Amino acid sequence: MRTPSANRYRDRWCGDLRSSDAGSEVRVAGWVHRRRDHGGLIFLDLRDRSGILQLVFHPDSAPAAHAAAHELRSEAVISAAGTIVRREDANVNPDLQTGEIELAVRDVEVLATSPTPPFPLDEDTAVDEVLRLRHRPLDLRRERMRDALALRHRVVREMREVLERHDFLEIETPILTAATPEGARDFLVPSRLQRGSFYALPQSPQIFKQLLMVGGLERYFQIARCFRDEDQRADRQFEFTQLDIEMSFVTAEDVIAVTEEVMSSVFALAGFTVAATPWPRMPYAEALSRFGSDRPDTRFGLELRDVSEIVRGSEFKVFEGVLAGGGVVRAINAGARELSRSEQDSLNEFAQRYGARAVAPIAVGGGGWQGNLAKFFTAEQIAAVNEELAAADGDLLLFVADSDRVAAAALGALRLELGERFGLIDHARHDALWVVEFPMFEYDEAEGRYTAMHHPFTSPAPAPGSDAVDFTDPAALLSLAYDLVVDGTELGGGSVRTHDPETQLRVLAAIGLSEEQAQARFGFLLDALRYGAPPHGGIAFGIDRIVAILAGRESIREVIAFPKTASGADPLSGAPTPIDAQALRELGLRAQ
RNA sequence: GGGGGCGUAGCUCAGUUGGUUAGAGCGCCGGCCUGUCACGCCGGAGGUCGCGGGUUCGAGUCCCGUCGCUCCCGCCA
Repeated sequence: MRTPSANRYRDRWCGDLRSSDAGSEVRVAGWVHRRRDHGGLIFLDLRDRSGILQLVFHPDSAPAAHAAAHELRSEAVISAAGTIVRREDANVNPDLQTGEIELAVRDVEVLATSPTPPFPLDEDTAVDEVLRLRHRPLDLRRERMRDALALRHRVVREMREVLERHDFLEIETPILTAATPEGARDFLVPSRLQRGSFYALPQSPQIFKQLLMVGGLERYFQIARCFRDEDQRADRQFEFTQLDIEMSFVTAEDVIAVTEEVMSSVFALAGFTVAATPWPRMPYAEALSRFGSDRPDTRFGLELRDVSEIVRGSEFKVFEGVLAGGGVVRAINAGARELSRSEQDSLNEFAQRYGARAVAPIAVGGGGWQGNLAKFFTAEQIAAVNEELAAADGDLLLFVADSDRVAAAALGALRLELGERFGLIDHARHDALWVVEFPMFEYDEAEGRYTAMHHPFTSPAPAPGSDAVDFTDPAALLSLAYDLVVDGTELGGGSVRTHDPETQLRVLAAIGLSEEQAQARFGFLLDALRYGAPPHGGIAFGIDRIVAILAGRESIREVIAFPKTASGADPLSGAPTPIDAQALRELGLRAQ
């Protein structure tokens, strides 16, 4: 850290002092980290944001300061002045950056006292998270939170610097905006001046950044707060921050190239070793068939195989029933494993969470299959499955027969579970890849219509060998979308957008909106597109997730200064809180 | 909306088939201690076993309900 400008409280940072400062008079300030009172000498570890410095209080040379230090307790706030002295060789503490020196205190001023903190701040022990959040100001003093927030700052700064080199403008978009009918549930804000009407907090600045492109700003980015009123998870908060980017006169290749530069710089600053760019691309269909996921963790094997056609016609009624119903049979080779009865049961339970009926385990032995399922299959089928799965004697094969979607989801999740359980994941290795060629639409059974898989402003992919988009079979249409996946986590996603108003109307029609409805909901975008919209595209990265993965944290709450609990409460502020009747009346609202 | 896990001292946890006065480590308080750095030694305080109800001679332990936290499914364009 840069040396602070001297004032009555301090002229140096604790953690910056070194043996080269020996002999100099300094004043430092901070919190009492730990105190070691020998009755005579008192040692006190003083902590500020930069680190820790040992203070020594001598009863003979500074009796007043020594007496004051005797009364000091953890987390008291003090300012101390004295001389930096080099420690004798035997007293050097190699575990401390400042361990070669100490401050011989001449004068100490107690600026604030503290009761005993509700949890230890001087060591990295597990503490109940609600307690930490209720006392977040104290929790932030702990090294793990300070490190996380400092890393977050450096990540965001790096993003800004790289984008600066590519002529991006940082532009703010509204927080109070219009509700969007597609996508996640909106957070709503009642309008006082127009009773009965509401603003919505943005799920993303998507439409506004496209309007900036129509507005000729060419290259935009924003560190954008986004809001989605959906159930929270370890990697999802109501409000989250994304690096939002949009570029004009570009193809997907341009967006990918510039964001590979941004992200590889960010990884480098955190010492997070990823293969050199360009990063590999994997079509969505391949990700699903090989890994059972649209965000594949490619750091280990256990890949999925579709054995539907091999086992079709077997005597095994379960498989036959599923295949007759248009389903599939997928399998993974778990390698040379033996599962106990209870382990098998736990795999079943695990797969059932994803809607699968069961997992069928088959042990390979003597060139064939062991167990009571073997008799249902011909020798040719067994040999072909073994070949497809590269199965050797002793291997354990796990089968899931279900609909295409369920079989992929269940076996994909099972693959991750087994990868973790068997220790197959090399945690020192990091894989970045782009998932591309997403379907444009997916069918929503509940709503009985197609919905946009990415969002409705994503450009559908032209038919092969043509510039035109073929809308005849929405289910077969691909889009110009791309997701960046690192170690099985989706860090960001984007697309080339539709800049032609006619195509945009056809996309909106495909998801069930008449021209009138489209105009009513997205008219301001459609209107803008009519006045000369450049081809454009962009991407958004989840900054919370990026920092969490770089810091090795399991939850994004660990890299957010003031997060909410999974139930949406803020133990610190008490939010959400009831609102009194007067305030509701003013907004034209009634309490339930 | 659904499923799993957790809730015992300030913190992190243990607590046997239901059985006497609920324990440990750390922290805290007091005393001693002039080279410690997770200081040490001696002594001490500290409990609505999340909350409510039930079963039982007897409940931290069993049952029902409830609250909170957490992970996951659904959901998250």
